[in-house]
Amino acid sequence: MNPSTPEQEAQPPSIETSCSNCNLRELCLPVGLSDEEMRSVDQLINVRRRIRRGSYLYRTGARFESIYAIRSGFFKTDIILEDGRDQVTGFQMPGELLGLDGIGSDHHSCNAIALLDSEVCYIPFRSMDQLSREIHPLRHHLHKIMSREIVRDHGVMLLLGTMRAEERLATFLLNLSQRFTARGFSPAEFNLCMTRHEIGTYLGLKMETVSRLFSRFQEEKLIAIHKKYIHILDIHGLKRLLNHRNA
Amino acid sequence: MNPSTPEQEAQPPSIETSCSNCNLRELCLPVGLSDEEMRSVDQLINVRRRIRRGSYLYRTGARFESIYAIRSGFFKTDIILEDGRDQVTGFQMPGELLGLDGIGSDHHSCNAIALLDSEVCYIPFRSMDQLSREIHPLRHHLHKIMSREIVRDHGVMLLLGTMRAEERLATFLLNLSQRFTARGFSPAEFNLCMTRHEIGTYLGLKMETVSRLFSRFQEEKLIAIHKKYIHILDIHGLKRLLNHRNA
DNA sequence: CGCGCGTCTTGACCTGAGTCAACTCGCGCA
DNA sequence: TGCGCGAGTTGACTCAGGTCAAGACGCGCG
Repeated sequence: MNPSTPEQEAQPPSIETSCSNCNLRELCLPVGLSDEEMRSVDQLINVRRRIRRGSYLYRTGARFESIYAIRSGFFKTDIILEDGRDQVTGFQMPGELLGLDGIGSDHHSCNAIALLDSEVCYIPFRSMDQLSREIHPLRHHLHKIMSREIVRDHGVMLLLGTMRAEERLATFLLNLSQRFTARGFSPAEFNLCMTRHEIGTYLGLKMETVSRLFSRFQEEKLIAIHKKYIHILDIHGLKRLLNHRNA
Repeated sequence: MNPSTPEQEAQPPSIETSCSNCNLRELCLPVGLSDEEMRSVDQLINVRRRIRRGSYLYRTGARFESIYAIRSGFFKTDIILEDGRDQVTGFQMPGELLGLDGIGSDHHSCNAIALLDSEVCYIPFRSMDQLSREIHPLRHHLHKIMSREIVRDHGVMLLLGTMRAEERLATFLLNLSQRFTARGFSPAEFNLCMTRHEIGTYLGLKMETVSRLFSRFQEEKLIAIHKKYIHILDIHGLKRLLNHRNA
């Protein structure tokens, strides 16, 4: 998990790719494309790489050239201040895109780090932009994805700005559950592939607080947790922790 | 400032518009367009409206049709939870765009409220999307604006997730100062057109904390503040409040 | 000209989450 | 087989910022 030495950066084995028969195509970039359009996109995306757990997909300051579609695995993005404080800005799952932060300044503004051994498809942004002139659904979908990222970020601001610790953690678990469900996994049982520290850094809490809350949720029979494996026992109980506070 | 009755919604007087001779053209959407391209954009944007202080430009849930360029005035965007808690997600100045949050779901996901009497240019999104097929710089600029919004939001997450109250407020003042400067106003003296409560709701602090901090900054000769009028006396002092904590 | 209301300020007190520290657990490695 | 180390847990204590309350200030209105 320790973010590896620079040499370990995203490298070699480029794997054959094809959106057409990728089982994530309904979640990922090519949503809503015709077969023909899909084939054009296939041609665009000709690099897929493995990223080893703990290594960087890109770093703050790196030149922006591609966006990346996660094919398998799990990532986090973070920003780090000179004085060492850092903020995890998101956790990303298969079918989600990484790298949109780079468009604005031609350089990436955060780090993207694999939390598991992962595979990503490289989508060269210039080519994709060109192609999106022709293919309206592609262009539109890109806009949607960026807009949703903005909306998601606003949700995180709400979380960080107004919620108590237990609400933050409950929100986090419910969000993961919902995203796993969308990918055909169990809504109730999954592996947290991030550390307590990383969860805390995302939620604006310290690791100790996250740990205490997991223990408390467990006592209250809301969850069962063993190391990184979590079982949500009472999803409604978790939801009840949200709105009902603070009224 | 009390967000007005619904009837007061954005309405009537549509004013003649033209990007070509708008003094914000270097900040706003048409950055980097040729004269001819600018003329095409002019045709696109044929509605400009006054929005009275306290009234809504759009509300959460409203159908998304346009994005909006602020011609004059000042706005805030916020999200409100059922239980009444709210988070201000941003303050927007002339030359900035509003409404990008609506693209993802075809409905707006936040409220946009004028903090001063304002004027906004309506940019119908469909037409703009069409036009952006032809005009590469326009398309590219839209992407940049959305990407920068994402990066900005990450910055706010960092603020909310890791900074102490005094750092948050200092960051906020420095950010305003920098944006006023970019618009040709004084970097050191300006009017805060939002209430202490709104500042707090943006920074994840209570009004009382904001008020106390203003008083303290004043005692420490970092700023002079009278009601909403603020004079930054020691910009380096404010900057020193940032990195140097927490090391 | 004075009333009322919303915004702001300030003080006293409280508390949720942070800090610090000790300890456990489990994994990788020699 | 046992050592070392990072991740996680838990307890005792602290404190930044929230809460509550009183009062000041200033503006619009009758």
